Amino acid sequence: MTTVLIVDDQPLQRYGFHLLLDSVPETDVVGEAAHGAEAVRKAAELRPDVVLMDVRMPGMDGIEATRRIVAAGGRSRVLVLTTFDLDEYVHAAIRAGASGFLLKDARPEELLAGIRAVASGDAVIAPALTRRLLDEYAQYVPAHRGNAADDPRLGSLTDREREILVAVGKGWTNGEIAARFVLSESTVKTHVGRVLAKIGARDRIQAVIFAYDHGLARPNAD
Amino acid sequence: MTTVLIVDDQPLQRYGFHLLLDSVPETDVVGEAAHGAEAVRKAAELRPDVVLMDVRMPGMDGIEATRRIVAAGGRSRVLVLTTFDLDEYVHAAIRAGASGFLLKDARPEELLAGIRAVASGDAVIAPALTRRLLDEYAQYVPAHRGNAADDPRLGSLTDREREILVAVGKGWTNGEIAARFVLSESTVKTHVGRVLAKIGARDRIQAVIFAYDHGLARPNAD
DNA sequence: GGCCACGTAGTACCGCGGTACTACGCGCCC
DNA sequence: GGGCGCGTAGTACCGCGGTACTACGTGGCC
Repeated sequence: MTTVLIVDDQPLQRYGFHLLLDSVPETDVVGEAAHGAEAVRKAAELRPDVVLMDVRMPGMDGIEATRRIVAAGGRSRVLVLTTFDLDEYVHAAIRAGASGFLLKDARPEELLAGIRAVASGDAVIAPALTRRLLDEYAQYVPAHRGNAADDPRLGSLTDREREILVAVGKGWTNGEIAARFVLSESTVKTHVGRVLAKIGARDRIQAVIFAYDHGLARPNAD
Repeated sequence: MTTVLIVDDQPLQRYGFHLLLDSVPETDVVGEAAHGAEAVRKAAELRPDVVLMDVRMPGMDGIEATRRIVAAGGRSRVLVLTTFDLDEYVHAAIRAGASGFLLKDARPEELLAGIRAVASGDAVIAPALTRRLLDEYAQYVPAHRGNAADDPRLGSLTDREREILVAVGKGWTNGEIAARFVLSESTVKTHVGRVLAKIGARDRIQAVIFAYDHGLARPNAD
């Protein structure tokens, strides 16, 4: 039996979902919420297996509510529903930790299959959105990422050297690194020099590129 | 009516799929292939809506076959099937341009739904794989990517300056850029200087970071 | 015609970055 | 005890990178 919390600001919409979920034996609607804050509170209180979350709501929206429910660390999984397949929603929801993203015009069996999948720890994405997601994914995720992460050159670095490499990847000068790590600039130079030699980089610029390619530097991390 | 090409090295497996697809009116199996090369040839010849592709095959594997079929530019969409949910397969398939990825132990209706979705231009991922895909996606895709791509600083660059920035992002020295673009080093310096001023970077290192954050530089592009 | 944006090119100067080499203290292991 | 890896630090040197400024040809727009 899968317990479900329905979150939507429109009573009629909640009613529809409630009816649908009651029509099958495997799901049990344990509560409803009309906005984000109530959703967070009820999720903590009722500890449902799945939270059926609308994105657009007055006050705290579904994304923020998702973030908080996921951050709370309970076992509740969030399945986000929306009318529009706006990319921002999808991205934001994924980053917020949602386990799924479906369109409200999904067929009932799709919704039920989604709830089933989410409840069992899997994730679902509406086919119409998956297309774009895959395209972006292919763009962003480096080829042979696994190999890159396991690059033997990475393992040859000492902990300190890896720290230095990350700092270099942030674009810091030797002087800045020295200041932040409370070191002399000479020491930083020594470390940087060793890092360059180990990873086979000509200069710190290629070290920055190496850091990005190997996941040591993350966009917007600074 | 959706035309399907079945690709699998095991005759029994092909037979099973064939039976399943024949049991519903909406799909029409137009051909079978036992290995990658045959799949590529038959895809070009039969121009099916959907290619049901097994990953593990002797000779040319499903990934390579997928790459070629997609590269051929026809309207055929490839739905990859596998027994094991190995990450490498999923990544490789996505990069190869597959429109979907399902496990062979999927229930028949899931497979049919997948074929339907793929045929209509959407994409599907087995729920069991989607979970991991989303986790990685959230990690790799920068927040507010849309905003970053629309950075006004990017628009202020001239075409030439953007080319230079990309070259800088590859880690090339001014001398190398001059050589590859057939320019004097002075000119390159002038361009780089203007780029730095426009994007607000202190030095070329921060320009490299800027390039990565804004999608101008791609991992493993060089 | 004149202005402006752009791409091209040069000179001069300075400083950060990178290399080479040396050095020392600490903790660990044979 | 002696070696060794690691982190720390220094000196000396050189060159690439970045800045400032000037300059000129071309194409487009008023």
